[in-house]
Amino acid sequence: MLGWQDVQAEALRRIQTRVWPPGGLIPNEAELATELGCARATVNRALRALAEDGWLERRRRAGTRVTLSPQRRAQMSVPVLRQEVEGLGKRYTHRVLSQSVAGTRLLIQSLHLADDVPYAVEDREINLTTLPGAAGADFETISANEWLVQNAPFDHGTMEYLAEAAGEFEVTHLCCVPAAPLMTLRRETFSDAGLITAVRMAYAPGRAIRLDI
Amino acid sequence: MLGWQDVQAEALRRIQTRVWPPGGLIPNEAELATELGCARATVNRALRALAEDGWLERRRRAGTRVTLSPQRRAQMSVPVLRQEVEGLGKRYTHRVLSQSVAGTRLLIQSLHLADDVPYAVEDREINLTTLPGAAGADFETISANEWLVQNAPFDHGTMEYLAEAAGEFEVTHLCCVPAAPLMTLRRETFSDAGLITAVRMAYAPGRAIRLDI
DNA sequence: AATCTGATTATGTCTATACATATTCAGAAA
DNA sequence: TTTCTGAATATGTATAGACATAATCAGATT
Repeated sequence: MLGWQDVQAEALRRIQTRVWPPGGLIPNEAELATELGCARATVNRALRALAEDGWLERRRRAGTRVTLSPQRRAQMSVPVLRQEVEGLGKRYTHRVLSQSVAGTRLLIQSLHLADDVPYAVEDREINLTTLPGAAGADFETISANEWLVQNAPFDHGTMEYLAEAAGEFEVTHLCCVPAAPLMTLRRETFSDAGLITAVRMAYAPGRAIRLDI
Repeated sequence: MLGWQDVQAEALRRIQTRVWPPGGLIPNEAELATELGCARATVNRALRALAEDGWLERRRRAGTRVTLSPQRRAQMSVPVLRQEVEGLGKRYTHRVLSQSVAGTRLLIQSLHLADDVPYAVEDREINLTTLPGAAGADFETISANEWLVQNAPFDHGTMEYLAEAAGEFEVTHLCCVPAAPLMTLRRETFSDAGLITAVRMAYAPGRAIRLDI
């Protein structure tokens, strides 16, 4: 019997071989169901999946058309440093460099190491209004990064990677040469109650961002 | 009437408020359907969506459990330079710096500009075995980047961003100071027939990678 | 104890049917 | 001509029912 994955594969074939040309309207669900010999719901499932992957654009009454320039999407998981380091087969440790409270903001600077070699330094701010529990946490035992992943489910956020020259702070803690090109990350995460945390992280030289498409 | 998005919202609420604790087993679809007063298919749709977003892990017979550390995924679209530049409200142009054929490989170096200011330089190799049509294309008129997006639907690929110091090639074409920290991108894309193209791109200083979570 | 086997169970999927909803389009009214 | 209105239509979604499939578990066999 024909499953929705078969229908999806067939549709993708027609898109890639231009039987259904870019920008063109494809037959409607009912017609495809008849042609392929399955129920409309099965066709719907397949076309919906292709639309989620950016191959098709669907609108009620207007029908389904092939995306003109299929903007493929790349995915990466939000980095959790321990997992990243251990994924490289190295031992993860971390040190708190400084910690202070300024009003409702908890400020922490910390260093992450892989096999005792500096891997990244972070400069973090935690909003104690949205996350009062953070005041009592021991960030020597568990890194702020991990504590937040476990204790602060978030709604949405932004990440921004930049190539920046190493400043005094990075030279000191990452043991790199002045002005070395470093990958840095600025991240803000929010819950419905507002900002949870903002962080600027600088990685040791050579760290890459890898994505699969 | 209760729609699958309502069910999804309610389930997400239970996850985030720890009514369903991390790592815990949640009620099965049939029970939830009865409790919430909808069909099992509706619950299935909702839970499947949450699993795709990484909140739940589902296995036949074993049931559905809350992901222990929800690895949120960030998405970015594969960069098409023209759209990126025009999205900034600037005029996109490009120049071919050099073009040559070595065996079955077509080599192209080109410069991308935003309002006539250098935006990125690329060093590209196109596999003429998998993509013979590339030999006859005029890459002065349409950039290799765009030509490939339109003519070479691909299956999968890898992207890797690095922070690197500007070398002679980048200094010359991007008009930056020697050793300036630059964001660079290496990308390879494949179809089922094999490698289509490999490219190394260096962006002018200050270019960021932004992702939403 | 170790292994095999069949029953059980939760999710995965397909089907037919029904109705909802957004959008388009043609024809009527201004 | 322009604007409005209602019919038509393709997708979106809900439902009950059925069977498929993978994983688990208990009990029987070795």
